[in-house]
Amino acid sequence: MHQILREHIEKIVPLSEDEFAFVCTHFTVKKFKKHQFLIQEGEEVKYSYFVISGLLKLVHTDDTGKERVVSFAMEDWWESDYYAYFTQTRATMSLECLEDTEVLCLLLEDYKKLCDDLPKMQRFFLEKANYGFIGSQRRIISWLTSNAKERYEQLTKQYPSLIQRVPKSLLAGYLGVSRETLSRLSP
Amino acid sequence: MHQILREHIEKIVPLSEDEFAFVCTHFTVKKFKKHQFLIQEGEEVKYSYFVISGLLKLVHTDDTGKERVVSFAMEDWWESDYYAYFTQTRATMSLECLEDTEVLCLLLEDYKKLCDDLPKMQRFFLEKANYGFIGSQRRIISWLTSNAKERYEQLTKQYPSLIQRVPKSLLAGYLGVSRETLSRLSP
DNA sequence: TCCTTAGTGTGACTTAGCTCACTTTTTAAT
DNA sequence: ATTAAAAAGTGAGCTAAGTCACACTAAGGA
Repeated sequence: MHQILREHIEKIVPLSEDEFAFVCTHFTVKKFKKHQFLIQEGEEVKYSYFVISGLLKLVHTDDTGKERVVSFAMEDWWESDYYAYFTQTRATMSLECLEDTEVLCLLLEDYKKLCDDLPKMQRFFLEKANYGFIGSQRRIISWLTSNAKERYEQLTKQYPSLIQRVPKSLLAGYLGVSRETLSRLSP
Repeated sequence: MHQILREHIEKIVPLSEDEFAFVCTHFTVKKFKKHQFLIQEGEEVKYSYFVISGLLKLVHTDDTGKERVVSFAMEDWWESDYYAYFTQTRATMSLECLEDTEVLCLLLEDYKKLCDDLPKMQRFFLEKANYGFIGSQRRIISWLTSNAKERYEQLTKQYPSLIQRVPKSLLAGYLGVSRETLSRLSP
């Protein structure tokens, strides 16, 4: 049951059968179809999501209605509007399926319980958060030091599978470049 | 002793006298003069730093020798090259004083001990890491959705004191804009 | 199978921001 | 007070990337 989650956690902390069973009690499974929303801008953010299968995009829409992709999430990734989640405020981003997707859902309350009752899991989340921070910082550095083409090449290198699964227009939105510019980069 | 640190931690978790005394045993104090380096690119990163007074810049230098400011750190902020720190690899960034600066230094070993021996502190670091991640993500969104002028205005609003203390050329480096462009934004 | 829609490519033009070169102002150091 | 160094401003021209418009292709639903 939820073997992916177990492997994912055990990359950081080993778990006994009982411990993993206990961890599982905090999650619920949900399935969504392509184009469905897990989080809608302006609504409350109940869950943090762990992707079992499928693909999600986390999107910020500006006043002019332009969509910018803050992040993607595929198998084995966590995703949510974390500001809204942790502060229990309304979402400023939306989370939408690019493919049919199955996720494990974790209520903030259960996240806290898990941290309190199983120190190993707190350590797991701490490590995840640290690497999440480092990852974002790398993306900032990539943006500070590289032009559109270089950033696209870095992305291709870092997540080759993503390039196959996501339309280029969305990759452009993720890189902060227009669709047309990305289309002209290739040679 | 280190009253700032205590207040800083207690914004998140309350500590008894004994607990705080225990926490303190994990830190060492160091003082640096303006222009001194706490971390040099290519060297090992021993510490994570908590700034008691002064001002630091975390800088990434690209192949052409151009400096880009990844982050600033003033009183009450934590700073390090966290990738190098956590993975115990060589620094890819440098950390330099913009003013005379006093810091508390935390070895990775002591960070781990602190997390293991005092769950409250693990919770503290978890919360810090989560908000660090959220902060970086907001900077990414700001870059995805705003032009140079808007980003500068957001920065001014968010950290008014920083604008007073840091030369504009460095703010430009932080915003990913040339010195000259920043200079022309004001009206 | 046809038809609609999403995704992609490309030309023409515009613009934000870069670079280079020089000047002025501010700050720090002797 | 004098000088040097750092920081800031500004003009001129250049370029990466944006915008708008239209054409083409692939793919999913009735």
